[in-house]
Amino acid sequence: MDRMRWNDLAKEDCSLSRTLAVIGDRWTLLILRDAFLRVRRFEDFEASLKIARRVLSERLALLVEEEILKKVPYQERPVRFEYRLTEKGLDLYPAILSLVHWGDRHYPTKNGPPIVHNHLNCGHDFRSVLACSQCGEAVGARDVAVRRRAATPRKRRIRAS
Amino acid sequence: MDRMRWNDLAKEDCSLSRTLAVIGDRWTLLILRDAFLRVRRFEDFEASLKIARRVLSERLALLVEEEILKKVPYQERPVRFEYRLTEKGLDLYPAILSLVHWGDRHYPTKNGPPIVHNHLNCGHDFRSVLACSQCGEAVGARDVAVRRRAATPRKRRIRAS
DNA sequence: TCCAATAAGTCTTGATTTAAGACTATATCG
DNA sequence: CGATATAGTCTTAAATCAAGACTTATTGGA
Repeated sequence: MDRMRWNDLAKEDCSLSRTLAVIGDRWTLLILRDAFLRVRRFEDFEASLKIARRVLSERLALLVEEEILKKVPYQERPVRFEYRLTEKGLDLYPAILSLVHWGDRHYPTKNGPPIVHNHLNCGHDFRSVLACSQCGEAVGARDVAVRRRAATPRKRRIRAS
Repeated sequence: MDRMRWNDLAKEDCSLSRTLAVIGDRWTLLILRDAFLRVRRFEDFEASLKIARRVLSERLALLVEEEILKKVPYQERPVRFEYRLTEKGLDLYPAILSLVHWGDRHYPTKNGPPIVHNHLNCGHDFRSVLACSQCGEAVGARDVAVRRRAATPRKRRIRAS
């Protein structure tokens, strides 16, 4: 049987597949977590994550190519770049925060969550809640019905009689 | 240098690390996507994902061990089980939906998103919005300040003089 | 001038993980 | 009995990753 290769995932007709084709490997979300915590330089990512340099280099290059991070020079002679989140990268915040809060809830540490998030607008520490863009109410898995849109047909199986 | 091994990740003092130690490999979120779409049996996961059977078997076992899925018998003689989301698994919905909507937005397909989500309570198709648990307002990456709580010290490096 | 340090990588080798597909186990159906 | 169905396990080869040495460019100090 023909299994899925990782590089085919980007061509799938599913938004999650295409998302995971970019950020779904074992390291990328941790790199982005650090980026949200203002880690910006190659060696700082390496020290923070204890990731192999070759892998870090490759992942950062992909994130730049996908415009999730951008390289910004922070000195001349020699030119050195740091990696910063783009708007597209910042848009991943809800997904990452949801994963963090799921971990806070289901794999708690003795002393409570190691990082607390404070909402600047209202001043309170908060957890993330998934809300409906139309009515603003909280949404759980059971409150949602899924509708598949007619996909362009891809393969047709003809059954011999 | 001592790199991070994947199995050490669960011991890290970071909720995202502990989360990714369980669901952060290349396949698990796709398995869970299928579970949310009501795929339940081994062979259906295999056909849907085109994943190698050995890997599927191993991932399902881990998800059951972590109580994200549970095995429920659906027939006797021979006993056959199907895999269903637990409450803990259902709690992953916000994170997965956020990833899906990020993909919808940044990797759109020609004909619009392949799956539309309808909020049963209000009746509208919707996108997910990250909201603050305290004030209910939408939250973006720039609206949040992070506070690190004092971590219990784990290693002490003694520098010879 | 020469040597060490800094930053950001690349390259090589051996270990780990994954893909492909054959094989196993159990029970029903014809 | 033999074929089919479901849910796996096992083996081998391919792909990916970890560890750490090596490279390049420049600055600063002895």
